[in-house]
Amino acid sequence: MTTATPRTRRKEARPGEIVAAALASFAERGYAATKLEDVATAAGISKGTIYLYFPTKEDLFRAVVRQAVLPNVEAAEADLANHAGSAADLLRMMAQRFLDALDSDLTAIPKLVVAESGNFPAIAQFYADTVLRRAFVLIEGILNLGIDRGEFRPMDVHATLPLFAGPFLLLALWKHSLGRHTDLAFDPRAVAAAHIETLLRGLAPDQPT
Amino acid sequence: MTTATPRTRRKEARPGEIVAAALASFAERGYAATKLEDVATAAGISKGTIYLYFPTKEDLFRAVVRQAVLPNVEAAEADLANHAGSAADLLRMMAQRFLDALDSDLTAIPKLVVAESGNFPAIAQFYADTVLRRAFVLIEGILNLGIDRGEFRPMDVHATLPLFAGPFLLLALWKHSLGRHTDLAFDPRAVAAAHIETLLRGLAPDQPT
DNA sequence: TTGTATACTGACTGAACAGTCAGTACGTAA
DNA sequence: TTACGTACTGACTGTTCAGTCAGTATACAA
Repeated sequence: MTTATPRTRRKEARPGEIVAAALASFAERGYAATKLEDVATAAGISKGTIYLYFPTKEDLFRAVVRQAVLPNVEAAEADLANHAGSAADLLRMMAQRFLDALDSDLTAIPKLVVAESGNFPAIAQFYADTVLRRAFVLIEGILNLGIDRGEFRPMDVHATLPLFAGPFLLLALWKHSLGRHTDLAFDPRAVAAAHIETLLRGLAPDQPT
Repeated sequence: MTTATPRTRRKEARPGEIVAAALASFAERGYAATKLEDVATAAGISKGTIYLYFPTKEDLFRAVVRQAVLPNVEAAEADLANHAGSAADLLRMMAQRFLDALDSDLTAIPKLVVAESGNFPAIAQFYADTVLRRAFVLIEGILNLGIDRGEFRPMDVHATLPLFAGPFLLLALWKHSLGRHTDLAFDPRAVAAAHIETLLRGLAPDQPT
């Protein structure tokens, strides 16, 4: 296969393909170490074409974050709105949704945002406002629901949020960074199961003595 | 203060000063975006001097990781060796040790390693072997101790490890990245307290019915 | 088949920066 | 006070890469 692909004109499909290729490269090497030449090659086009759709490298980065992240937030919010079961079931649903996301490149986004927030405060703010603020409201809502229903003991809901999110964050970062370079490994499903089990026990109301 | 500091010769102190300045820069901007010229300025020397002590930028990075991280691992291991109390107390000690580390730049190291492991697999391996493997042994040892003593229920110890580490990782990353660019905030001490409290409840043996 | 609009290309430019090295000035010993 | 070794300097070099733009090839209309 040394024959170069002949040029084709596909104005509509390009942006999505470029963003997908860029996500893969950014996830692998980080923002600064990614060459747009390589992104172009991965997307099957030349470097100049990227600039027909994205004015700068930073704008491309912004588009990657936006495209990869928004659909999932919205889906999770829909889950909550449509579900009327127990808070425990909702936490289990969120865990399952995370495990599904872990199969894609999507979970590389937190790693990117964390790594580059010093250089691109605007992206950090966008992510914080668009993703995290909404995710926090979501989880706090579930926790409060559990307290109201008597499933959970009273607690500092905001301080409890990182307890839920932390282990998932660790799994995501592990997959996209250290997990690739060491034989130390975690089974995401086992960890998620242990996490939910332990958290639910930990949040349960005191036994009446 | 426009007067330039006159040259002084301090062969012994230089390496440490350079590493400290580099840690601050790397933590703020990441590896690739850090200019050695800036590190030099921060350390009060010129760029050439860095190359008297570190052959390349990557070697400097390696030195930063090594210097910032080894003393703490060893201190934590000493804690465990010298302590004969309950597993719960040991977990509380580890949490306290983490909170102390959070006051320094030290907790920027995980962010750096995670961000750059794709570009520097050797550093990722070094970190995994030198820090994480030992930290894992430490925590799993405490958990097993708790099971033996009847403080904790039987569990999959390896899958439980991320439950303990995750919330601390989240706090560390938050401090060095998103926390600086949004008004969303966490109180580390409140989170750590809620974490240990909830984890200990979650790991407690079943009540006899 | 020819003509036109435009998606696409890739060689080029300018800037930023890691790494070099000939020269400078400090400390110290005699 | 002088002379020597060396810690330190900073202008310079070579390379890498984001971003440009004149030119090319394709789709499509007439």
